[in-house]
Amino acid sequence: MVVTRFAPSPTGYLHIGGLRTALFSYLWAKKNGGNFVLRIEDTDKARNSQEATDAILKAFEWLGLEHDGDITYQSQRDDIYAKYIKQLLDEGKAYKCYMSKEELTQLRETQMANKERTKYNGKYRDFDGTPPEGIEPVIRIKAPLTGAIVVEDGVKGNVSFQAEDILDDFVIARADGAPTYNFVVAIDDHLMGINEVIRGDDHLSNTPKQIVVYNALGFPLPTFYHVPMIHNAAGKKLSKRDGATDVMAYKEMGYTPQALLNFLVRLGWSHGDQEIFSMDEMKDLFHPKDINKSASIYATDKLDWLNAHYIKSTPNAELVELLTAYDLVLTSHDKKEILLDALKERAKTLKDLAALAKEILETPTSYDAKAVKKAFKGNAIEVLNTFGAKLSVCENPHLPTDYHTLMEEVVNEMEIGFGKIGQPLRVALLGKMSGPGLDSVMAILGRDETMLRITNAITAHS
RNA sequence: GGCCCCGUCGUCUAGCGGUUAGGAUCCAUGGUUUUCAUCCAUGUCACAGGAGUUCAAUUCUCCUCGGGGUCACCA
Repeated sequence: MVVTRFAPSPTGYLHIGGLRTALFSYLWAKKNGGNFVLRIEDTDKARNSQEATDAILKAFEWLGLEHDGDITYQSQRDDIYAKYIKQLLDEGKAYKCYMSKEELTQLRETQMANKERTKYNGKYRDFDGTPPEGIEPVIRIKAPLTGAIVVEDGVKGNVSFQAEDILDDFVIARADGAPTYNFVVAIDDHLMGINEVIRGDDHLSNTPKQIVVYNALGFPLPTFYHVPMIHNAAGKKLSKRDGATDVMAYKEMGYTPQALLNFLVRLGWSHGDQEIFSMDEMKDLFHPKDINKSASIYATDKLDWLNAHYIKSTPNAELVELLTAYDLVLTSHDKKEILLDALKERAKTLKDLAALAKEILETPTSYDAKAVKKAFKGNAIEVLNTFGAKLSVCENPHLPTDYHTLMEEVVNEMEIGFGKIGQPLRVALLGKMSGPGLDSVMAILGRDETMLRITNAITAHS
């Protein structure tokens, strides 16, 4: 059984990069009929907050990424970590280090001055004398001093590190007893049954340390997949300073979960030439072997295109639901089908769609000057009058075709082109030169509102 | 700086020794549309550089250059 995880530290909102690794983990678990579990890494009490945890959970809920089982909170597992620390101490695989912070700093400065790599010198590794007074020791793990540590990575291949290059006896428990990250990650992943670890490749260089812990504790290694970073336009790691990286901001901007997920799954992963993936297709087709090795730049052109695509293919009933989040309530509007059919092809976002609908539904209070100049020349007023007269005596116009017939009659009787009626009518109804088909607009508005707008325009421009 | 990773159109990517280097997006043009948008068609644009290996390299190897990540009693 494949078990994957997402393990955020609750220091802020869920961001785009985190979401993508979470999505990959989720898909890989689901493809294999396995579990996707959540662990909140809230050991840094100074920086963590409940609000951040809630925000992350809320984002997952919006996107429909459900985790399996209970959420694990590292802050509640101190006794577990303590047990393993004691075990390593007892087995002689870890030891107490009494080096003071000052001495450690001194050591580093000397090493830097000599252009050496900064690392702990192993002073207390085999210490059996009397410990110095007044110093709370940290616990360090005995790391191998030489030899290669190979990370067998499902994305990057075998990555080999030399112990002497990167390892020292790193701290697994601080002076106050609190365990450190690389230690607890290994324990939690093992205890939670996680056997496939998908995470950002900024963790690749941490992995040898975690392997040291796995080995010391006798835990089997999971399979690692280190996915490349997402960079900003400047080519740097995407950070909170890069603007819209809060996942929930995409909801506010009017993106659909489907579009965002589809966009993200194609960032660093592909399946041939396919661009559009339903959630079912993602679950079916995703495989970490198809994750590419190089970082990608976060550019949202394609997200807009995908969002427009999904809006176009979303059933109107569903759109009505979604649009309530953008202050547009169409539930009782009898022409909502016509309205949404006319508008969903022209909106990049749900927010756009709501705005577009409001524009049509609200009687124009001003007219675009350029449009007026272009449309209201020649006999435009006369054309509008003629159309208005026909409309006022028309029996119960209802569908776009009813209005279209009326327009055709005017065009034929006055022997004019369609543009001669279309342009002034458009400006009268919408206040500008662009918009959906006029027959649809009039059907949406109904006869009374249409008449009102025509009359208003004639008054304003004759 | 040490260690590690990466390098195909502006962007996301396909390619897994032999291709006119493909798709998508963006941009441009044309068509459709009374308008705008959609949609359709067409077009512009890429293998970082240099050595090898090979009959043949975008593809394999090495070097250079470039970019990124990481080096805590943060996670």
